[in-house]
Amino acid sequence: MATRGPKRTLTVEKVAATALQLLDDEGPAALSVRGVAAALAVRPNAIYTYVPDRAGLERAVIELVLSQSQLELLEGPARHWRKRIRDYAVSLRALLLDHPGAAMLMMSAPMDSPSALEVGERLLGVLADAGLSPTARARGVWLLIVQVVGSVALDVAETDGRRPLPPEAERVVARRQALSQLDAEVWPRSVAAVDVQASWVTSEQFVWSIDRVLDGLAAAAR
Amino acid sequence: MATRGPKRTLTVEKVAATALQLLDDEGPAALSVRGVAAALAVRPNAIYTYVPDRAGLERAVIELVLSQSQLELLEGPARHWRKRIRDYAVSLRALLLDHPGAAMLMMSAPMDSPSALEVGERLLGVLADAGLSPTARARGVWLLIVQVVGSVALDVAETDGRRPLPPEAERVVARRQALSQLDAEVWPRSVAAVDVQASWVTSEQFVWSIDRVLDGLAAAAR
DNA sequence: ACCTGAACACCGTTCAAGT
DNA sequence: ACCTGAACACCGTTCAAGT
Repeated sequence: MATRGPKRTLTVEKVAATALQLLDDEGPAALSVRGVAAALAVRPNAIYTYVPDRAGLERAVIELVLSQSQLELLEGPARHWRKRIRDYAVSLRALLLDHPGAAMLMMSAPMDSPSALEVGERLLGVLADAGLSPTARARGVWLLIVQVVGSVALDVAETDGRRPLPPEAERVVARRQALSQLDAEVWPRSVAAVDVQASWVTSEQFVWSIDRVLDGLAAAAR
Repeated sequence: MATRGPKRTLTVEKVAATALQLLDDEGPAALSVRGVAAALAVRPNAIYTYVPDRAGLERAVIELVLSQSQLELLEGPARHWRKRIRDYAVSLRALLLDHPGAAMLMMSAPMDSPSALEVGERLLGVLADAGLSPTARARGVWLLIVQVVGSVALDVAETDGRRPLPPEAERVVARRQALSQLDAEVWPRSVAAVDVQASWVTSEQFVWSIDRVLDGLAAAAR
């Protein structure tokens, strides 16, 4: 079953790593089949030996990033189930914000990679510890995945996707500036809430949201 | 202040409507500046009179779809705040699933269009009715937006984005089929939860998730 | 089995020119 | 003010050919 022959100069892993580096260093616009090929010093069509198409390249990049998440944070005593989920969510968010270009790709591909399955598998265990029924556990996993990945994606959507992102404080100031231009006659409640809405992209908002979700899941455990 | 001159053959609205129709009828791959221009029988660069770039075209499409959401569902007596939010969320999800190509675009653009602001404005009112503090209201709005839009985007990410999507039942069967291939030795809990995970893309899961979020928000109201 | 050469059918965007 | 002509610098993907 050896797949390594003398002619092979690349591997899927090397292709994915090169694509991620391109995305990290040069931004979303730089990610292309041809760009990856050039970085690897091969012709564009050589890439198709390793991925079926551009979407496959993107999936490989997503998997590479997701495989670096700190799953061990999901371990711990049953009574700490909230903290285990919160800590992992915060850690995963930090990882994705460190690869903003890859984070953008996550909402346009199925969440079915091996690492995504592993995250689901572990979360099922944590929600079992929380006392949820088998059905509620599985539904809760999806609720959490949507919230974490969706939240990061919408945060990154306000940036150019280049790494590193501007510091959080800077992004909040820019948002406050933009929001303060709103017409208070048209959107009075939004204008009154400018400071909080400016902070929608912060880790405080992220943790607050996750905590509300955890409250909702705790209620489902009776 | 009249902006309409005798030479003008197009408007932003017409450009956006054409782009949406292209997206709806031909799928995500068909949406391009050149494609829209061709459909309008003008040269590609004529489009730049109406939108600054391709991202601007996408934002115009998003706004066109979002402007069609049934905001009136958010009205009603204070004690029905949960039902108002749930009904609106279900309705918005149906709208987005009816324009899957546009739904895909929503996670890669800032949520700052007039209609997005209007949704936030109304939700602030509903969460005030729910008894949440001003800060909790504003944080809750973002939690809800992330869950609703993120959920639809991840559902659509499993399809080719062509309209109409396969019926929900068909998508669930395909998911169950794929999930049932998993190795029970590697992902035992996931294999045990195949039926529920297959139904992650259903409206039942969507409503369940929203209800958990509403439970969490209700708890925040004390 | 893997990579190359060459081509096809596209893109977004710019700038000067016309009206 | 708005649209066109023409061009630039790219794309993803295919297929036959080489080794």
